[in-house]
Amino acid sequence: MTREVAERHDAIAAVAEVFREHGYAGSSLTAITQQTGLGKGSLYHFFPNGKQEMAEAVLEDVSAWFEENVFLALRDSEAPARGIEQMFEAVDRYFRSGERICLLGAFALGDSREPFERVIHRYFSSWTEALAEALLRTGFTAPKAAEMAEEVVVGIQGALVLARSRQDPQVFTRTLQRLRRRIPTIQS
Amino acid sequence: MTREVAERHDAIAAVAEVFREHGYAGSSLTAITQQTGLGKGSLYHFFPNGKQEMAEAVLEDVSAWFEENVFLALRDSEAPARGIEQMFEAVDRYFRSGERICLLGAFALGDSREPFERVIHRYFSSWTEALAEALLRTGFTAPKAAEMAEEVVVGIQGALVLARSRQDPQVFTRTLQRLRRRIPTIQS
DNA sequence: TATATACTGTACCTATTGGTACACATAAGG
DNA sequence: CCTTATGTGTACCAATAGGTACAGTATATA
Repeated sequence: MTREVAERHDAIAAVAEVFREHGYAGSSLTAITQQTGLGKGSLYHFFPNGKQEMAEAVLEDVSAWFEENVFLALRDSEAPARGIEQMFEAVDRYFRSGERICLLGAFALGDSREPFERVIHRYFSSWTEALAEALLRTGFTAPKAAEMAEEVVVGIQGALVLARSRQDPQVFTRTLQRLRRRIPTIQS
Repeated sequence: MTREVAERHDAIAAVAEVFREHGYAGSSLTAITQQTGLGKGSLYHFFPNGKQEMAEAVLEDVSAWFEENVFLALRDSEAPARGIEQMFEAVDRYFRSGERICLLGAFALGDSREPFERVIHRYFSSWTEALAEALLRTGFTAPKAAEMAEEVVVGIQGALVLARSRQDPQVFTRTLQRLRRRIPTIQS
């Protein structure tokens, strides 16, 4: 791993926080510059296509994190129930028990989503499909598995909206618990 | 009803569509001007405090619509089950069966939400509380009613996120059906 | 019809926007 | 030590941002 890659990744993480706070259109280069500590020179060195490339990189990075830490476990054909349990744990960790929002969801609702439609679409499709597959393998019928998968992803996203709106992260943890309970095979 | 009020309300509705499409920061005055057909003169006549007042007016307008068409029916102590059924119908109509997003939810996740925190908070609190009250009156225990109310509002918001993300409005109608089924007293 | 009030178009302002150019620093490899 | 790569700070740019000023046009009411 060369030095460049490592630092570009640090830049991505820093820029992500700015987008999380201000949205895409709301994140001016000045804001990005100040909150990341990176000058324009560095920023345009890592992201030659400017702001849009920054956003693409950030969304790809989040997607990759979920691919690796969530979807992969769900696709593990050996232990579907354990994969689902791992998903709930990773999701709770990632969203800091409701204190963080989902950048993909925010971009989907927000300004100028067109350039990012594909990444957003893929993220939610992968998630729902991987979860449905896992549920299928735990013994649910295909339609029931698909319905439950959609219910879980919908619930997580909705809970993030409500947690932020009501400034009450507990909405998120409560919802996660409720969704967990709805899947009998993983009741602990 | 004087002419002024009527036209200001038309302006609000037109501006709302722009915010729905581009978000707050993403809606430039030029974009608002062009998409609404209103010149800066008119815009600043109706909203002397500029863009922020436009957004406040829009959010207040949406809130008022829900207050009148949704929360009011829920608070009707005569027929709680019918009030809940009316809520589902109004919600389905308002969000155009999943083709429209919730501006309050979008602003909650999006850029510069601070100035609008109060309206957003009130909207979701009113909704959840009115629904919980109605469920209580249909015979559920208080904790069960509160849980179900949260589940419904969370589900609606999450479904809007997913419907937009996957460009599939059916996610919304399916979710609405599923939530309806979960409330035994209104099963049709 | 006179007049006050509601509404609108245009010209203009300054600050900030995203983006570029480029000299410079830094460090590793030969 | 020289060269090549990667990384960075600064000055600069045209375009656009949100906002203001104000003269002008409708319109309602008396």
